[in-house]
Amino acid sequence: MSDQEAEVDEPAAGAVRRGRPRSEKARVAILEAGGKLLLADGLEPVSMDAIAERAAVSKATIYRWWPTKETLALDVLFHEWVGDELTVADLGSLRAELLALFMPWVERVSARPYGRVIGALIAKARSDSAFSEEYDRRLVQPRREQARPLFVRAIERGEIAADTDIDVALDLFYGALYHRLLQGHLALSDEFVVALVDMGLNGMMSRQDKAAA
Amino acid sequence: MSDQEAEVDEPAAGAVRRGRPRSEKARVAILEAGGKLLLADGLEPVSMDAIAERAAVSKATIYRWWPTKETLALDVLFHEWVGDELTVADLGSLRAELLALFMPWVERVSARPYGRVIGALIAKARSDSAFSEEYDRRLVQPRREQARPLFVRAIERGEIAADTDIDVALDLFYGALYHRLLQGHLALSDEFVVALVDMGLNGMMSRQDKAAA
Amino acid sequence: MSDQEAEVDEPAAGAVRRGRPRSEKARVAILEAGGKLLLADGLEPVSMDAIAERAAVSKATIYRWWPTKETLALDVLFHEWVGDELTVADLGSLRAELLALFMPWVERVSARPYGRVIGALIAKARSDSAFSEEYDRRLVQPRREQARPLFVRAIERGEIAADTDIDVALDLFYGALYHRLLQGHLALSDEFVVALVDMGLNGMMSRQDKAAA
Amino acid sequence: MSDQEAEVDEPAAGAVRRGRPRSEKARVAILEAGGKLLLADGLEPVSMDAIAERAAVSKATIYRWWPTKETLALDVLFHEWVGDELTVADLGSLRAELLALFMPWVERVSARPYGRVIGALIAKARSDSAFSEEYDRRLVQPRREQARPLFVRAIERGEIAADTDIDVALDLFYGALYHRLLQGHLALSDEFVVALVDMGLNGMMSRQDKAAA
DNA sequence: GTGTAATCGAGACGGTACGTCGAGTCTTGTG
DNA sequence: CACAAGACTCGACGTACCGTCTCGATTACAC
Repeated sequence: MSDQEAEVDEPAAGAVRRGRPRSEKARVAILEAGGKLLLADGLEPVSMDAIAERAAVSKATIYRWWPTKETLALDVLFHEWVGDELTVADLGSLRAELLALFMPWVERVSARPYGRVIGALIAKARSDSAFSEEYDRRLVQPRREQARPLFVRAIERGEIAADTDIDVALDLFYGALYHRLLQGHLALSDEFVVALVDMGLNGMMSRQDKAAA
Repeated sequence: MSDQEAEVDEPAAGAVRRGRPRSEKARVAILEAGGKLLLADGLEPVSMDAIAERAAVSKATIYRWWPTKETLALDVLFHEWVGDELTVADLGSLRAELLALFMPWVERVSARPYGRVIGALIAKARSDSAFSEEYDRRLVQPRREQARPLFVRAIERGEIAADTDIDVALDLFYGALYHRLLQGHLALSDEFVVALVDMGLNGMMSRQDKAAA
Repeated sequence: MSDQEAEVDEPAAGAVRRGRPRSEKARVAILEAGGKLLLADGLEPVSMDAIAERAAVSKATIYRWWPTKETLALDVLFHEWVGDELTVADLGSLRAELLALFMPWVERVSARPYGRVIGALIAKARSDSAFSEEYDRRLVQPRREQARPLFVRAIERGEIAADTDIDVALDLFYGALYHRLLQGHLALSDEFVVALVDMGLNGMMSRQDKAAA
Repeated sequence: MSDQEAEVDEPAAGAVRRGRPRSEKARVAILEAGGKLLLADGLEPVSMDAIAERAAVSKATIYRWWPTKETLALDVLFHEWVGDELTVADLGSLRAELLALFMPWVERVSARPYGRVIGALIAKARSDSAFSEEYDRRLVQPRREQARPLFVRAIERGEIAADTDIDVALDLFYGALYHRLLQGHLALSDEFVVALVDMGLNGMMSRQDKAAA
């Protein structure tokens, strides 16, 4: 994401910009009002009217730039998370790097009720394939591509097998993290992250069993 | 689930039931109309009016027995899955038992777009704590309690360490499965289940690395 | 109008009335709120939301029974004018009867700003032929049919020629009255009514001129 | 109307006109687009955006010169009727002159659905006193002042009584004409004009009755 | 020619009302 | 009592139009 705030399609740079330009003030006000309200109450309970009112903006202005509340929520998450998408430095071991990747994410995601919004986005994605594509492109894939290099480096180091299926590994870790985030049955704590990473890396089988296998 | 269809609170057995008894025909018609529509379109796009009309039932009759659309959806899933909640027999190895547990689940869950409905229920659960409790009790915990004995047996067999954190193990496996079910970024195939179980049991670390550790 | 309040189509009397009956309270509240607001501000400046709020009624309830604001206004006028549509007794002369017909009408119509609403209805009627038909049937024709017998009696008495074109006569009188009501260029006073009736009956030509003609 | 197209306030002739002058092309395009659309659909259904688009003109340009849609409509009618406001020559009899005045007016006004626009203007005038004043000054009074000399001449000729209330006479004739134009209950035909003029001039009372009176 | 000033097209903006839809409740008559 | 029918309240939806505004680009007259 070189241009993190490029949330909406820009026309070709060479084109002559005619008419009144888009109000940057309104754009930011909408994203911030959206962030405030969506995280406070969740996606479904928040109305576009409420966002418009809090942003001191016309409802039409929101709809001009975001076709649905879900699309807006996607951009709100981006607006909230600007600068988060950093790469993880080479720390010498996969374990250290995974912890360095997951710990801040857990911190971030637990700080405010993001699970509520992400859950709603997932629900929407399941019944709107166009939105599903956008959700995948903007939220899912960036996270996966951010983590993938760690496994590539681990293979190069010889830490993990060269034929490791990285997609399965990603689902194993992110699946568990999202599971606790979304289902809420158990806490998404730092201890859980450590236990998860260790179990994922070492497996749960006793040493001797594996040797026997 | 000994009494799988006990979806709604029954009055005490001793109480005298007065007046016209509940129409079993209506109950089934609602659950089947709900199943048809919810799986076809998802939870949010389907209206109670539509379900009532298709079930040839008054809307008030639905609300008499189910307080919200989500509660109804929960029962619809149960109605669809009657008999699914079997216990897994002792097959001699944790790997075999996990596959015996997950494979039919994947089959079932992939057959029709359940992810769509489950996603919506999760979203609802995140912003309605009463519903969250019910969702957890009826969908999440049964699944976990069904799987837990497998790990207990594996500990008894000495396959896995006695201090294995079973909750983490459950999240590792179910998390990954739900991840693919809900995010839809990659297929929830049989091959994935096998790869996931093997990676979870054995870990992704190379043998020699672990020995060195 | 035997049943003056039969503003909306009733189903056949023999049909079985099923479901919750229409709320008479809501019906009257809407008509009275409408009357209050429409006469205070005119048709166009009053919003359906405002009427709904003042009547303490849902907007949907209004739209269930009246497709447009204009249709509602039509009924509001009827509700206001219940009992107005009396027949004029035989007073022995056309002049007396016309004055007996027009004077109360002028009184009524000048008491509150009906011209404002009627003007809006006319405008609507000109660009909506379905509404035009209803406007004609409910407001225009009743007024004309109420006045027509006066001219028939006058012919029988020999006061006016047997071949008098009653429609032209009606337009002559009502046209002038509506003209002042709608254009507002001069007052719609009692004096005007008297002058108009006399001029319409006697003509403006001098006696001798007519004899010469 | 010596300066028929002086639709908008001109600055004092002596003032220095600086800056880009008003585009005559735009002015005419707006009036013609307005005429086309307003007569086709009526005032209320036509949006300023639509007029601007059809005139290939910016909406701001319209609002720079006409404060409201109604004011524009007023000018559109003038633009359509340039040259209509001629005086009626002395034809020797009031009857002949009235026919010479009304016949072309009926022709003109029936040719296209002007009633639709005029009705809307009247409605607007009833609830906006500033506009009412302008409507009266520009549409109502010119018509009346055009007709008034006919009656003055008729008095001089001795055709009608010297104390004839010309305003009542004007309302009698124009009222009836506008009535048919606006209510649309009966045709505004040439025959109607003749019948109306004759009835207005001679009255509807039989000769002998009047002699008896 | 070079300001200066008002115009223009384009189009985004805040605001208000629209007419519709769905959730969930309530009120009848019937079984 | 349960139920079908269907009217009801409430609140949000997404759209349309109004009248205003901010741009950059023109087009005249004054210097």
